[in-house]
Amino acid sequence: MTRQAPSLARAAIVFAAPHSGACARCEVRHEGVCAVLDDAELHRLGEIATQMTVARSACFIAQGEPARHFFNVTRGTAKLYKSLEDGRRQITGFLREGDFVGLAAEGEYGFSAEALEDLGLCRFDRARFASTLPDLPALERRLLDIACHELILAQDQMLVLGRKSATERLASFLLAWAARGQRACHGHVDAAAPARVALPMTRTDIADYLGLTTETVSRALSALRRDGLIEAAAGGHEVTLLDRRRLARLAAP
Amino acid sequence: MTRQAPSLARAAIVFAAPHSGACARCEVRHEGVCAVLDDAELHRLGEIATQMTVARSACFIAQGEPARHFFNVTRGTAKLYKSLEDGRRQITGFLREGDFVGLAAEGEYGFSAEALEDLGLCRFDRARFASTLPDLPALERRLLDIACHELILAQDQMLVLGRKSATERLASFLLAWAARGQRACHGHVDAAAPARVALPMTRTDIADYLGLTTETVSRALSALRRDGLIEAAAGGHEVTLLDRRRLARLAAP
DNA sequence: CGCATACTTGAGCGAAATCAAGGCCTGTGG
DNA sequence: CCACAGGCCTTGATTTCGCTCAAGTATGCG
Repeated sequence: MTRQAPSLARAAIVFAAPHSGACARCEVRHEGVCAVLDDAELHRLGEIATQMTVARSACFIAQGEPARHFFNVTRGTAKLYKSLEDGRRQITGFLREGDFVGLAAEGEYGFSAEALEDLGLCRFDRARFASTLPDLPALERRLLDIACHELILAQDQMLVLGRKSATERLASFLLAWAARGQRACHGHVDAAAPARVALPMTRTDIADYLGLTTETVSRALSALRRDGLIEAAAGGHEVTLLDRRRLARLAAP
Repeated sequence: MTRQAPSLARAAIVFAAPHSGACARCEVRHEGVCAVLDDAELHRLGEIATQMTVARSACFIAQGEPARHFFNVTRGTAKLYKSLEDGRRQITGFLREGDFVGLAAEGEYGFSAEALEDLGLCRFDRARFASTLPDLPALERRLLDIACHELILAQDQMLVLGRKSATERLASFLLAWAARGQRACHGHVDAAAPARVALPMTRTDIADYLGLTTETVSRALSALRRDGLIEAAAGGHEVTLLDRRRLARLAAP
């Protein structure tokens, strides 16, 4: 885990648009500014931000540690998970460019975070951030929106974990992950067209996200492949969704 | 579902303290004011609030309907649930006095809400509320805290649903529900002492919350009773947790 | 008091877990 | 560059926990 000199957040903080039609990330790229803050506000934020990178498979948040920081992912993918003492794990979510993590923590982190690919992070001290936040009402508003959106995703996932079969879970995951990837990269695309999706996580990670075992995930993926719904490539770490309509019917009958 | 004349929110909006040592509800009761707002702000909020009551087993939010309102529960208990077309249900949470619902909705509600007991609600028009919110920074802050707290609860529940056995799920639920009841009513109590807990929901509701069937819930409760961990009363709708330490060990090994 | 709904308990079954074995990438060191 | 080692992934056999089906009991409401 390397730390770089603090810099302006201008180029570093990335806001993905969680539920708008526009692609905020692309706006950021194109316009070079953060969607909801003006220059003075960005400068203010940059003063309490630290740019850092985290190597693949390194842990940057540990469950049980005091929650001193929160992070904005500027590059790469990460996983968030909760562990039980006997080793059982539940992945509560995956992070991508634009995602925040560490805001929802009270005292200590209730989860761990690990990089799935080399990661770019913008780190904030929670205490300093909390005292700066009242001066940035637009940001506070955005964070409320983001928290609400994450709550919706968490409730969707409760339905997946509590009530869906193994195949339904896989189909739900693939569709949701594909949708996130497309929103982050090229706005909205024809929902019926085949979609190529990178899966930087292992089968075990997918299993821990879906409340299954590695074997069951592997079997369910094989079944989807046999049925002509998906096509695997790159050693199983890239899949093409061939028929999203049928996949969607499988995901939520 | 009856609607009463609009009134000042002063006596109507109830903020439960989600993660502070103090019991905000009691403060509300004792001091007669909402913890985070001053009189002028409460008046402002009261102008866009509608007091209403909902009868037991009546639905006041329907999945798929346009999300026009959000609510603050002032009395009673309710359940939130997501349904699949084939009838499977997942309860995503239970609401108590002080809880908010309907903030996390984008366009249309992703869940339904039904009263478990006669319910008192303070209803807000989402659009008018959204335009008022910027003038109430303390409230906005509080809502962010509340959303973050709910996110933490949702992630805890993901671990329950994805990785815990039936008995562990039951133990987790009883402890969490008891803790909520105590926080709402008399602040913090000795964690080891027996706790009397009302369960206004049915076994089927508990099952739909824990991703189990009614039969499994019933069997697991019977097992806990046999093992001397709990004691049932009032036709099974009230239980006493006799040994919370052992229950906690059962809940999260 | 009678009915409908909710709860409990039992028997058998099935989807996914566990146990087990073999093959395939990936990265490392000779 | 190639050989090897260690994960990771896939597939098969067996077991198990919770679901389904079924019957009987309790509870609350008209």
